[in-house]
Amino acid sequence: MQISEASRVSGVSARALRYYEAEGLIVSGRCANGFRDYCRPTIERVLVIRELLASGLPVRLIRELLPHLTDEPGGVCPEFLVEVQRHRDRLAARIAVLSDQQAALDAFLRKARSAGS
DNA sequence: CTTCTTACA
DNA sequence: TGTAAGCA
Repeated sequence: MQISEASRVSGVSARALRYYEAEGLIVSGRCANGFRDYCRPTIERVLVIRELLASGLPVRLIRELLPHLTDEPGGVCPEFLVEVQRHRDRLAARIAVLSDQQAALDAFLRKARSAGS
């Protein structure tokens, strides 16, 4: 199928499809006229990429993760799970900082409001 | 008309 | 990521 159909079926813009390919996340075939040709497995791969992207994983990590996600029979090798885990931990650390800042702002607002009124 | 690439915002 | 230009 060509890019327009692949876009409809996957719900991903043609722009994004070309972008994923440029980033090495997917590979598409080429017709005689130079148009990209997408197959079912590629569409499914795109959906997986969307999930990974939505979870906040960087493209670089997804690129290294994908081949191990499709080829490995019994799951993903722990090597990559460790990287994903680290990314999750950094995320948790950022959330902790933001939570503290939120609490600090709440305290500031309470104080400022009570003092003003 | 559809896609392709490249480039700009 | 969207959009536009200039080709094929």
